Amino acid sequence: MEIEKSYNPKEAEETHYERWEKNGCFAPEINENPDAVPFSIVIPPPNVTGSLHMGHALQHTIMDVLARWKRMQGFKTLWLPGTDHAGISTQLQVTKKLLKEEKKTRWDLGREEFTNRVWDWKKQYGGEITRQIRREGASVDWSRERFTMDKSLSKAVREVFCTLYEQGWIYRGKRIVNWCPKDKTVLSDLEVKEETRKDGKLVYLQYPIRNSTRKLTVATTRPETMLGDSAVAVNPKDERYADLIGEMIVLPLTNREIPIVADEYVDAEFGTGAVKITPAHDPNDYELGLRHNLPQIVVMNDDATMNLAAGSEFNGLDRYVAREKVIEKFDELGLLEKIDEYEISLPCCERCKTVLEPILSEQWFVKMDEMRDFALDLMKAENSPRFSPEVPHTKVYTNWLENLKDWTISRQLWWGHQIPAWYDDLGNVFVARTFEEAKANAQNINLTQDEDVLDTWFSSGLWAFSTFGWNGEVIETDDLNDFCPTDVLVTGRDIIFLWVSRMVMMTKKFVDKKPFKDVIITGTVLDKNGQRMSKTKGNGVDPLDVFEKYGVDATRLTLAGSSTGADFRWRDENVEQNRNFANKIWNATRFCLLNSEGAKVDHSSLLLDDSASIADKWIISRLNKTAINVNKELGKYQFHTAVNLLYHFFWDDFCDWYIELVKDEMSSSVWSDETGQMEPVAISEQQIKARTRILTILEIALRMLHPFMPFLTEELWLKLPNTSSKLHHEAYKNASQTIMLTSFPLGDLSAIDEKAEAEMQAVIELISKVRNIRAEMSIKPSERLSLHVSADGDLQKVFADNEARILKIARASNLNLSETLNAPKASAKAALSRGAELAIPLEGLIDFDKERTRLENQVAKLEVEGSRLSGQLSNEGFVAKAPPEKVVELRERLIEIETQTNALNLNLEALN
RNA sequence: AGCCGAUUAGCUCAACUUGGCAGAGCGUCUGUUUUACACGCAGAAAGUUAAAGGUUCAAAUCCUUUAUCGGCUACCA
Repeated sequence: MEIEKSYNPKEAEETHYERWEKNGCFAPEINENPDAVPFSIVIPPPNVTGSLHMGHALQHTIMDVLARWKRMQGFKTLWLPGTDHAGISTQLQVTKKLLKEEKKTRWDLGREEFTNRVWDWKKQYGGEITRQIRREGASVDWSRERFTMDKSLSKAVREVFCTLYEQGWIYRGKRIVNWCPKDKTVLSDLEVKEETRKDGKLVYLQYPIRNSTRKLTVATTRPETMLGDSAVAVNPKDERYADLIGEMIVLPLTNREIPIVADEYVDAEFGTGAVKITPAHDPNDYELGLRHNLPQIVVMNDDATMNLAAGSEFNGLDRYVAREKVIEKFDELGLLEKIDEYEISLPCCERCKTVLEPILSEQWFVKMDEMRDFALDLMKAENSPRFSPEVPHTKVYTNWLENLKDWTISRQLWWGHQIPAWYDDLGNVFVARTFEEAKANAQNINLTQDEDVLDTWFSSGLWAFSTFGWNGEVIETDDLNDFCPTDVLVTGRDIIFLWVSRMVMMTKKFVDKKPFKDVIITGTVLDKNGQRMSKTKGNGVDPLDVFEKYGVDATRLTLAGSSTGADFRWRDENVEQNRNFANKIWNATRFCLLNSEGAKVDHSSLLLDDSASIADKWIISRLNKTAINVNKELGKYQFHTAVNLLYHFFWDDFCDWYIELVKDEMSSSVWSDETGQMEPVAISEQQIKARTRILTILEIALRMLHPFMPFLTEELWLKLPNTSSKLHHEAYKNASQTIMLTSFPLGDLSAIDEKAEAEMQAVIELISKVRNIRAEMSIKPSERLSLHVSADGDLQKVFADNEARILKIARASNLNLSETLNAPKASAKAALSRGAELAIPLEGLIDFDKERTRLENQVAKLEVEGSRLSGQLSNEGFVAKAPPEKVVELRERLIEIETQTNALNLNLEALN
């Protein structure tokens, strides 16, 4: 068989995904077992016009590992893909393009034409992200792909909105909201990002009091809002101002008279202790205004310019221009007391970074009281959802819920689900599932629909059930029964509130289920300097570049191998390591295939009889132990531990030791000293047995690696002799052959052989000591050594049984076993476990000083450990209180150390 | 301001849930072209686990305090 010398990922990545998808391997229907237990995940829908970043790659890798692992265990597995219409961000992209290419705004086109343009854009670019998800190897069921603005999902949105409205859980009202003057829409609290500015100013303005020469000084960071002031407030206990309560201020620049009121909200210690109150432009002032029945004067337009209510002088001025002008005017009037430098944090738009304006506005809200209780009760009663890692997310989630305010759900955008509310000429509102229904309710055909659309997260909140067909009219589907609640949600911490919590509430409310059992919160992928990756900083690493350079499998393994839930810095070197690992797997397979004539994958070959060698028992024991532990770790979502186990099993145990140990027995050619080259030999029964065994072990190892490295393992598995759908899990017997439908090795406890592992450990120790002596004594690799080993009878037998292998790997010519060490003075020596000793005669090669130093170093090392142990053992407290088996263990270890030290000291004496 | 997380080899990180010999990869040094792989093989060096205190027979691990870095939430006249 022709097989390349190193792994080239391209070809495998190009062919296998297409085949899997075409053969329906990703759909739950591939499972032929009617009683199969479902396993499901819904993808957190990426923005439809977005592109893949490292965070996606990380989350998708974890979801795919889980999906493939469960699928291979025979679960009826569904990983459902889809995309989100992403209201603001998609609309912004199209708006930008429109401005750039046609110099037009959305209002130039009008609502219908504009939304058509967005649909066109979606058609053009929406495929990008799904192509990228395919590139990752994600085993999602494309036949169930969903989009938040699909017909059925939109219907679900209307149904939910109307139901909540009918039950009084959704209301329309005037509130202070976060207004983005650039995007011209309201935002929810969660879409606001605080930004600290060091160059802020605190401006002290003097307000004259009516019929008095006294003035009251107020401090503000937003002087222009004084044009909308409707009171000044002081603390009722503040003696300085006690006599002024009830008096009137003559508000400069406006000719308005406003009262001085007393309210506990005011902190007498801060600033001047007097606060200007602008109910229409500040949330606290709004609340205070309600308590004191103050007028709400809106002085700004939706683009943050001042309006007529601010006075004709200010009308049309930008807020910042107006700010300067107000300061100027106060200065002219002699009413500007001072301006202090002040560090301030400003609310900014998450997307466009514009400073937001708190403004009084009529919007739609979801009342969160009962919603919050759904989520809180589930957490308190059932610890649901179960977060992983549990600390700190459970606590953060709970705290947030406890302080939850109502949710602003209307957005002044055109791209999204238009609010199903209609108004008649008198402003009466009719909320209905359809226009017809609204007309019927209103008994009036002259209705206009609310201009606003719903927050994107309103529809994402339904994702856990709307994707399974629920839309209010259809309320029961097979998928909903089978796959909701989903088993696990994998996502980043930034959307625990935005999305996770809302899915919990909405799913409980509308289908009376949990959306998911577990939530895995992944860490953040940082750049190599520990900075968050971001577009503006330009420090992002594009997963597609990494795929291109190192292969998808190496990238996946790197992501899965990162510590679960912890942030980590991205370093290409880590992927390089895994690229090397992929190549190692490739070459190990290559070796097995080059020596596979007459052999095939055969699982019965692993049922060992008495003729099996220690190495065989050992590797099979290691294989099963690895399988058991990998399953255990995956069950705990400890992906990095599972990766580590697989990495070391494959590289250290399988490649470095097992292949090396059995190489000779498999090879169809042997080195001939006569001809000085490799000579072919006839293949024996014994060889075929060895070859079959190693192929089978390899096949099992590939299965365990498959969820992490799907392309490489499929490529290699198909090359192994005798792989076919016969090796599939029982649930997939009729599917065409692929490793992804074989059964995941669970490991067999009875195949674990501690005795063989200990014996093998002795062999490994012996070989390692020989290598160590060779390296430290600078003995040429070509030099054949003679080994003298003293050991007890049992150990002698182990070494004797492995003589050929030991000689081969240690590059030795003979192995002399005896009860007591029997070697010339001119030998390099080493102490082994269980009282065994090693001597290598080095007549003419030995440097006695060097050997003395070497032995002394070893004695010193043992002494450090020995003195620590004897210290511990002579501590009465330890002996009395530590678990007895621990004490025994240390005692045995100490004896071992003493034995070895004695042997080494004798050797040292002999050198003198 | 409050809450949370992090600090371990030169670098990037494990081990902490459940206290019991602190490991890996990269890098470094030495040797090696041995018939799968130099993206390899073999060997080696490298640690006061941020600091201080406490609990314990025993602490990287549990508790307290401090320092530095990061995150989240809130307020900000």
